[in-house]
Amino acid sequence: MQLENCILPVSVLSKKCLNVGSGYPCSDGSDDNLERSSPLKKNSVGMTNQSEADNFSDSKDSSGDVQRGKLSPDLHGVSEIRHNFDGSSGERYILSQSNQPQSVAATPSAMFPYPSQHGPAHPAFSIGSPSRYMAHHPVITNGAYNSLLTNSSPQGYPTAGYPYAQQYGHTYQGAAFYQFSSAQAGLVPGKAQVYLCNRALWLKFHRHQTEMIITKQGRRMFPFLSFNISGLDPTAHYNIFVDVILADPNHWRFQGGKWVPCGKADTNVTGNRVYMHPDSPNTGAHWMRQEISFGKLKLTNNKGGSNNTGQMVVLQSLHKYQPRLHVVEVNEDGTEDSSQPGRVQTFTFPETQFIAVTAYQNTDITQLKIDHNPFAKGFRDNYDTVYTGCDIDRLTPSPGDSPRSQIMPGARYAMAGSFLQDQFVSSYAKSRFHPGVGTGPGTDRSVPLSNSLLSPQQTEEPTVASPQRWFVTPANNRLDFAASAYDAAAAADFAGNAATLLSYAAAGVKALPLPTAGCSSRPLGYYADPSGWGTRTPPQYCSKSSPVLSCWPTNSVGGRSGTSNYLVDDADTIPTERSPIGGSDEAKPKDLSESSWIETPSSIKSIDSSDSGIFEQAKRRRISPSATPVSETQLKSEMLAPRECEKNCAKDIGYYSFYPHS
DNA sequence: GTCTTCACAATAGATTGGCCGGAT
DNA sequence: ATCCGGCCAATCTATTGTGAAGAC
Repeated sequence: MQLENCILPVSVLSKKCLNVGSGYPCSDGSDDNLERSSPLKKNSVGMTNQSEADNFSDSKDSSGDVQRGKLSPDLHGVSEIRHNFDGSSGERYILSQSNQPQSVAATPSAMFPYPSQHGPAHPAFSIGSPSRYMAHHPVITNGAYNSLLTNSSPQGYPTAGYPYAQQYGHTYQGAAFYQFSSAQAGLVPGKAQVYLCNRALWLKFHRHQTEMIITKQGRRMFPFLSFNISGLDPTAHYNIFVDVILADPNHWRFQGGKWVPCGKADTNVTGNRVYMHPDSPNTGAHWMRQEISFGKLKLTNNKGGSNNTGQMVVLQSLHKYQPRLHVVEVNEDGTEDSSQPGRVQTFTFPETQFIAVTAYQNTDITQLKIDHNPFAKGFRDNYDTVYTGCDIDRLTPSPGDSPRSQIMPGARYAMAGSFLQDQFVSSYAKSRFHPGVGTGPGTDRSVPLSNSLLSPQQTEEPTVASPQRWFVTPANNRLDFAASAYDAAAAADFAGNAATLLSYAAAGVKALPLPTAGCSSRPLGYYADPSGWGTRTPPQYCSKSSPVLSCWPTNSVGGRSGTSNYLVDDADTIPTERSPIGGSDEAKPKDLSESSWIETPSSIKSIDSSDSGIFEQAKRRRISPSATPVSETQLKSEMLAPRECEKNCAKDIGYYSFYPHS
């Protein structure tokens, strides 16, 4: 394969990026001291990564896609459009005229496929031995970051878009993806797809700017990283590990209820930054068979700590980090096959970014942790009575939940969580244990989302968004949602007009602005759009021991017509079950541009969101019940409805099913 | 004033050992 | 009689956020 030997210095790639970037920010890779200091960056020079070569080839010359053609002949002659909003490869829209009629709405998005980043942005090199990461803290390159920063919001967050590591960390790649090239292959054999299983939960934290406690003895991440992967060679062996890199070159501080950059990050930090999954190495079949969780990964600030270094990732407080997942094909014994370089695939999920802290700064984050982390159940003393407006998205697990689970069923608050993402497990469980419930179009979906807290956009947006976001994997004719969390309007528009979509991206509509201003600044349907849960790729391997992954129907058109097996949240299933695929054409897509925007009622603004001094007083304080808006009563009454109770009982049961004990 | 460290109580999971019933 | 597996309760270990104290 000629492309495998394509050696591309970073500078060259960067230039390519600028050429094809269609105006998107792109690191030139030359003026970033942090980047230069990164051994990873250095390593990237001269890499021989097939994936990277592929990617480069894609962006460089669509006619040179020889390899792609071999791997995915279906792509040729097909008008395929793929767009990547943030350059992360995390949000893809693939449209193919060769597809059968896409009954996408029938495919509830439970998870979110992120294609790998086959660009030189990830550590090139052989990561057969992840210890190679342990020297420095590489920082995501800031090429695009700089430009974004100039557009920063008052909160210090870039306002134009999805200002995350992906952009300034994977610049050339990002640029390549921003263009619409027929050579942009879809999901091809050998290219893994990774789904962030608990993406909804991550998003809930992310919208408040996730914070992770670091301690000397090490603190587990919550939410922890959990993935499903597909597209691996079932017989090949892989190492799978996570590393954590600086997401930006800033030191951050929490000031005035907001995270603001404050000085430069300290990049001269040593310590382990890599966490190898304990199952590594293992076969592709193994990895695809079950969820890949990193629940025991601990974060520490103890650089000199010698205990459990394998379990600990050393970070610095008040720095922003980006976890990444690496999939490395290795020999059976776990050693890297040096004869076949370029077997590294890296996946970055922007919503998993976090700021390391030694004590929580944002009370919203604290509350989310308490509400969702079973280990913090002891602090849920008054969750029955305290339910403020902004906490409407709190999903307090029922007593039966488990620390193994991050995705709380939100059993008692089904209504409250109906427009949230993290009930997907619940719905899944419900459908599993109540086969007759929620398995068909409109089934068990009569519960009106009439809560006054739900704006029309909130209640309907998923309905229209989901059907628009899908893509088909040409290689296997698989139907997947792009599951993008990005604006549904962009997705809809994109379905018919790629150029328009590009303009959306350029205009920043893709954005996921960090809402440090709290609920009031919750920007778009991004968060409230449960359809952001991309339909997970059907596992190729069924496991009796893993009920979650047990034999999904893979019929791309009708195979998934039943929603009973999907890990979706309530809101997500609503449109799904109304979808045409199930024989119902009830779902009438609305104006997406309208539906994708959410106007958060002022009554549910975060206490941290205001500019008043309340925030400081509220810091480290539980939200006062007195702040509970009128809607609370209504909410409670709906939550206590027998029907909901009944359903939620099943949710709790299924909750365990979803997270089989290790 | 900001940030870090520590002890604390609450909670849950894992482990251990005893008991019981069924199969061989 | 022995072995095995399931069930249960007690104990141990690990985890959580809190809040005070100390360091800078």
